Amino acid sequence: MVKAVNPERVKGVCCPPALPMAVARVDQSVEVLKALADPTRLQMIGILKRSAEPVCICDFTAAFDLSQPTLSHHMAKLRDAGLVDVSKAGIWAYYRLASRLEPKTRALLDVLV
Amino acid sequence: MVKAVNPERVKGVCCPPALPMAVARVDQSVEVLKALADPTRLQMIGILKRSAEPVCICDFTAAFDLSQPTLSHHMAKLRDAGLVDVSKAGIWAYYRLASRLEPKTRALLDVLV
DNA sequence: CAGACGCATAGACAGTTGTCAATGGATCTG
DNA sequence: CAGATCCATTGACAACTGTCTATGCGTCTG
Repeated sequence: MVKAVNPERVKGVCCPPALPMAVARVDQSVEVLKALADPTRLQMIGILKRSAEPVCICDFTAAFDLSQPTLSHHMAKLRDAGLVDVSKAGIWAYYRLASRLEPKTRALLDVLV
Repeated sequence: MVKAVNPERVKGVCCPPALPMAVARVDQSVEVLKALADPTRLQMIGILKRSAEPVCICDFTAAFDLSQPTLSHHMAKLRDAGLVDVSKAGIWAYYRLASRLEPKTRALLDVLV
């Protein structure tokens, strides 16, 4: 009886598929995905996406049960990934969603948050 | 002179924003994001998304310069995240993109790969 | 049955990550 | 100026991650 799935498959012979995406494109996507793959950071992005006004770190410390250095650390990761912009005013550092987001990145955020 | 940004801000008073997303929803998204936030796994998903036929592990070992256990390990992570289905036929394990993907997850993959 | 083949699991190990406490710099205000 | 406030950086530490080698299980075939 002939096998239903892939009858042409023989032992010892594999069918290496071509890599569908360029390495640089994958690495770029992975950098953004890593930045978003944390509950705190995803919530932070959600807050920034919904906020008309920029948000400062001290506001996040009041919202998340985490220390201020930890939240600064998370925000730095989002900044390194190009997801947020920062502007300092007085003693406060105001963060907002980056204005110049790649269309693909913006589409990602539209799906996620 | 009045400050341009947030003139109403006063020291010692923060404006804790409400968490915009439910914790369960965030955790679900983070699980998928973590699964995708690796170059090898993102390429794997890209291959599966573009392939009409299911792909077995031995094909991936021929495509990626990684050991077979490592690729099995990556595929297990994709499986645990609900992104791929597996069907065994003879000595081969065939993987394909999960047929019952959440609409949001499918939209994510449409943006990414 | 005995060997070959494909796959998954276990164990080990280096590298990364998330968290905190401590510290220092910058800015405002009395 | 002196203190207070906000923020970023540093160092430390446990937990997680990606990778490999070794091994075991199931299936096919001579």
